[in-house]
Amino acid sequence: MGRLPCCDKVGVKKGPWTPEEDIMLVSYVQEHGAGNWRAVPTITGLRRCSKSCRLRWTNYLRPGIKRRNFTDQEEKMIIQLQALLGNKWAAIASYLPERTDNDIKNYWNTHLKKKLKKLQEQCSGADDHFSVENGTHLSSSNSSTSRGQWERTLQADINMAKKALYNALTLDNSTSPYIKQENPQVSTYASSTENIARLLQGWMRPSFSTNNSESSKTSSNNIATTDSSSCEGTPSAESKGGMGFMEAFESLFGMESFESSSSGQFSQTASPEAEAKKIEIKKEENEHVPVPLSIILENWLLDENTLNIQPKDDLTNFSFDETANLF
DNA sequence: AATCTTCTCAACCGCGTTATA
DNA sequence: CTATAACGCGGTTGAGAAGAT
Repeated sequence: MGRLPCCDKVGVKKGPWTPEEDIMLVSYVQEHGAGNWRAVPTITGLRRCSKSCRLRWTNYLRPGIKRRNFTDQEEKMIIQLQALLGNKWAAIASYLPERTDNDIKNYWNTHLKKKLKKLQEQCSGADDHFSVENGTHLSSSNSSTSRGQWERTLQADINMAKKALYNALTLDNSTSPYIKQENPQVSTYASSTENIARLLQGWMRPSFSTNNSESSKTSSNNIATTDSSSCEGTPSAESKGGMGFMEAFESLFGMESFESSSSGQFSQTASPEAEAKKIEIKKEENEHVPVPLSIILENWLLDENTLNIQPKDDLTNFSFDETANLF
């Protein structure tokens, strides 16, 4: 009855992966595809738990993964998506195809949290409700930025959220104009062979282990730069805008109800059809199902009077018809 | 140069969900 | 239908690197 055990608990190796192990794992995926992880230790001879193999692949070896050096845009997206979705790192990662949930989580915990905290300190007043820990918003009531500036940054953030939403709701991301416009390289994942070549290249160097640290050094520098620049004087427009966006969001829907509805419906793994089914089932099962996120977002996106949202050039490109069956 | 502290991030752990016999 | 294992996710840890003293 049931399934067979995934791996022997005895003799399973733990800790950092060696280049040899990586090669074995990459070879396996090349040959059999990513999946059926329980078979990996048996087939490859790796003395690793299947879970560990999957993790190593998804977080490190998988082709197309961009490491460190988060761009301002990515950073901004993470902040917004975190505020929208909470600590749903996998869901957030689904909007950033080159990033892993683990990476985003780490980046949030090590950089963004601090960054936001600093911002909070700078902007905090007696009536400030912001909490980085809770992922809730920052009050902009005491913002020193002019209203016009605030609105411009807010506008930028709204557009970005729309793009994220568009990407999330579009069945075929490759057709998304946003992806093509902003991230032409996103859709072109490196092939597995390229990835292996990259790995091997890394191992050829005197010290493989320093490979990653080098890249992290670079990123640390970048991050440090970003940090300092955004924390000197007035907060950066993006950070400020992000917060403004969230405040506006909350003022529209109330964060609580929004979060409760979003958490259940932004599952990144399920197909739209499956999601639609789930929602239908939920509706039937529970009369107190919160207003669907989609509806909330739709109202938000389509209400041009709200938040001084300007013209609908973006909205005209955004067809809810395509995704209507989701809800 | 040595030691201590802080930071970073890969990897592990535990739990909920899903799949299967 | 039930029991069990795989899968996937989020939280946490700890080793090593970097920075401070």
